[in-house]
Amino acid sequence: MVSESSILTRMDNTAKKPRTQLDRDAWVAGATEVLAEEGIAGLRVEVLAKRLKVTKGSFYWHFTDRRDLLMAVLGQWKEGRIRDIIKQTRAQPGREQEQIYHVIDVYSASRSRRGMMIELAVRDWARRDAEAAAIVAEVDDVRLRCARDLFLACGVPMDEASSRCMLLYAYVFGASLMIYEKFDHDVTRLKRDIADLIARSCHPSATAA
Amino acid sequence: MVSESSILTRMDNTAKKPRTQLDRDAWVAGATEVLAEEGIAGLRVEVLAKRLKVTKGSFYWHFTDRRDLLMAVLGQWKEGRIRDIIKQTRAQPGREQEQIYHVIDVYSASRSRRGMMIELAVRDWARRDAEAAAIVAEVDDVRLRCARDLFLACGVPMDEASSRCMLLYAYVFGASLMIYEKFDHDVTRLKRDIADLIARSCHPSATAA
DNA sequence: CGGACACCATACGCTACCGTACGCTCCATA
DNA sequence: TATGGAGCGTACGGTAGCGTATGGTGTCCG
Repeated sequence: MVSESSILTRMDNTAKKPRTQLDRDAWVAGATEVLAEEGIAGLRVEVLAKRLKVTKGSFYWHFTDRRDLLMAVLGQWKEGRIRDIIKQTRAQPGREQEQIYHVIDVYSASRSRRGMMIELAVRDWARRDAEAAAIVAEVDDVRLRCARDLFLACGVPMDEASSRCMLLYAYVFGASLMIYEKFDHDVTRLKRDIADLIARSCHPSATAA
Repeated sequence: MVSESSILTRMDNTAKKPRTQLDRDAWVAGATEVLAEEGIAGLRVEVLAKRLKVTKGSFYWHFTDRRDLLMAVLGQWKEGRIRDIIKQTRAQPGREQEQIYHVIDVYSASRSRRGMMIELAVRDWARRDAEAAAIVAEVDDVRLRCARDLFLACGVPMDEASSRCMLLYAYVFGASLMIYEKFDHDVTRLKRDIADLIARSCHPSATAA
């Protein structure tokens, strides 16, 4: 959708880089960082410029306005998410159940905290912005279909596969919104049991563990 | 110049009400409304004052600063939530399973959209504010314990009850973050099936339907 | 009937931020 | 070496919002 307009200059510069010049992608990367930390409301061009050690004179060279940056962030987020979904849900035949557990684990892991912060920031953004909502809708659709295919490959019937994959994603997003350390001290067991509830079908034909 | 007419209307007002003066609670109520619509970042005192048809001179009479209002909003939200939790999870003996379904339904229903908007706004707020996070932690703890009691009353063992009630709340919050209309057109069936996955224990001793 | 006080309006200074205009400095190429 | 443009700095006007100071108005009460 958005064509790379700075390929030429990048090719010229990558030969030798005497100066650290910012291109569009650098701004988008920095913006994504701020988005993760401060949310969409804290994503201001002057703040971002200060973080990148430049002034906004640079910003308005690469972007028409603030919204232009936001849309670029959204676009890059979408591409990255979809790439990741395809990768995460591609299982070796016969190991689909294993892969479902892996997906749950990836989203629940604290190592992907940054990714989840971006995810939540984007979704909060989407609650009041139509374009962000459209992007989230696309990502959700791809995610749900890919995850459903995993359940289907496990032998789960169609309707139940839909329910379980929906439950899966709603759980991982919702869990990252909750503060439950006080409730159960054995978080490891808790997470494992919940993963079982989501992934382990009660159908005898699909019990593969 | 305005003496006579204003006196009349004044007396007319004092007859029914002690005049339409704003107190702290009115500000908090209005703030909660704005919070639901615009999020914590959009909750500005001058915006709120305009909505309440007064100036911020009034605001700074009732509150020391913006944060004072925010904490009041937080406190009232907490009280209301806990009251609601106690009410929603109080089941007649033998109808606990039914009550679990009711809890899921209440959070999934579109009629409580306003409440969910506040819920999400508060949780997004809590991601970057320690005091908000503390309040959310309290509410989550009460919610989880009350819901767990329901599962326990259904005959579900302790660990599984913890898992299921955690799954319940994570699901309802996460589901309200997702945009899945495109994925499954029969949302009613989808929600019902997911509720079954959460509430219907696989333990034969607890199947009460 | 005249203070005292609760409640609100008005006006102000301050900061953060957006977007624009314009000038400066590299660097490639003719 | 000259030159033109890419990339960025500087300066400016404008708006929104916070918090303060202070004045005005209604109401209660002695």
